[in-house]
Amino acid sequence: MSKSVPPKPTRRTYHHGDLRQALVAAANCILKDEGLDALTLRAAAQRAGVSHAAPAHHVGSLQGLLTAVAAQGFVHFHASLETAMDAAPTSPLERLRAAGRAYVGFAVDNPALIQLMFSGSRLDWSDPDLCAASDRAYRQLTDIVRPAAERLGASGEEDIRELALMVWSSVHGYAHLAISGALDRGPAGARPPIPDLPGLLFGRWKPGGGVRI
Amino acid sequence: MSKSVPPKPTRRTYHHGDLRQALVAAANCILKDEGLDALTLRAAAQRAGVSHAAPAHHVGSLQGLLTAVAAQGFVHFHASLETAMDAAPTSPLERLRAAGRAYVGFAVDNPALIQLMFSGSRLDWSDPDLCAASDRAYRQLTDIVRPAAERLGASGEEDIRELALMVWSSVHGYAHLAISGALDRGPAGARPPIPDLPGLLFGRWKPGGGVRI
DNA sequence: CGTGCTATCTTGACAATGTCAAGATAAAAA
DNA sequence: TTTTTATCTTGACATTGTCAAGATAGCACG
Repeated sequence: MSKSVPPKPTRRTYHHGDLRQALVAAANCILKDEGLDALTLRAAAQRAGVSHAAPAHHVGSLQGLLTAVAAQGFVHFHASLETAMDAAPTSPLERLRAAGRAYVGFAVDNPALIQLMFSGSRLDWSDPDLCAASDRAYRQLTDIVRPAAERLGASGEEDIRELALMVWSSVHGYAHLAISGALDRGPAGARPPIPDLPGLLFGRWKPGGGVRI
Repeated sequence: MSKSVPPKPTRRTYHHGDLRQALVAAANCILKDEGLDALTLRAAAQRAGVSHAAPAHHVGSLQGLLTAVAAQGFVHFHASLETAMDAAPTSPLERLRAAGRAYVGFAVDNPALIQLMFSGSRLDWSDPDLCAASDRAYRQLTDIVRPAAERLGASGEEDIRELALMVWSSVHGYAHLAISGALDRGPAGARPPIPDLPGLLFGRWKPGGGVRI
């Protein structure tokens, strides 16, 4: 995924070439190394090897940088789920389970990035890139759930949407709880190995067996 | 709940009396009115009617103020779920459903506060008040799920913990998605009336009826 | 090849914020 | 009444986002 090696802060020419992408890469390094609070415009500029005011011409404001980072995050997120599903068996439920695991895995591997992507107020949702990337990820969710839902006997678009929302809420909620550290502080013993939780949804409670709810 | 009337910024005596509580109250007003990003030490001090450096003696740092606010938030959160359950029928599943609705309702009513309570890095988790308040809320979760789980035939502490985690993830995930605005941007039509979603978990998929999963 | 033009980058500045130090003030203690 | 302590204020400094003005390099055009 997003590699953690800092981009070389030296440059030969006065013009950078592709400072915008360099800033996004630097921002990803900061997110990985120091967390979301440490991601400032000046820090990203320094890692990219430019002056503190250079980013303005390429990302506008801090919100612009965060938006660009989040947009790329949604692209990587989408790709991560896609490859996980490709490596899974073709059964709709197995693919759904693989996607859920990838969802949580991505969040645990990139906590600050996921935090940013779902931070609500920090991003500029009028940005076309961000909207396109997130729309694609959201559509992917429905596409993953649909075959599994039909296999489960859910008929009608309303049922599928409802089930997709339930799956999304469960997986996203677990990912968010894991990231926030709530599971480490929760009721004693309520801490299964983190990347395996989606098995909770589709393991013991799989259709036809286990507890019905 | 946390009332939104600003505390009177005037005071007769030089000493404030209970500046710490006044700061927490002011912070809650700011959270409600302007969101988490607007909650600064200086803004809270101004709303409390004191100088910008006065909070240091009572909450230490910004992290101290956020921690105090979050601790009180967990207390209110706990109380909110408790009263909702008291007003519900005595059936374990009905109480669970009422608690889920209250969970999402609290989050939708206090988005910035919930965001802070589950923000992970911004709080000082060595603070005894915060730990006590959150522990009580987490224990409440298990206590709510246990009777419902036993009614569903879940036997053994392991099953109960697993089911509690599933319920928690679902409800928390939906609340977080709703707060972050993701549902407004999600797949078209996937937006049920917000405070009613927990009915998704316990409505169509209630034991003995609807889709089994 | 020379001359402007424009995008790009730098420097400098300002307001807001968290934090610290020093002093002023009030309440309590002696 | 005097001293001590807790509380609050004032002032300062570093950091950050943002803007304005100027410097620089790449490019079009003659």
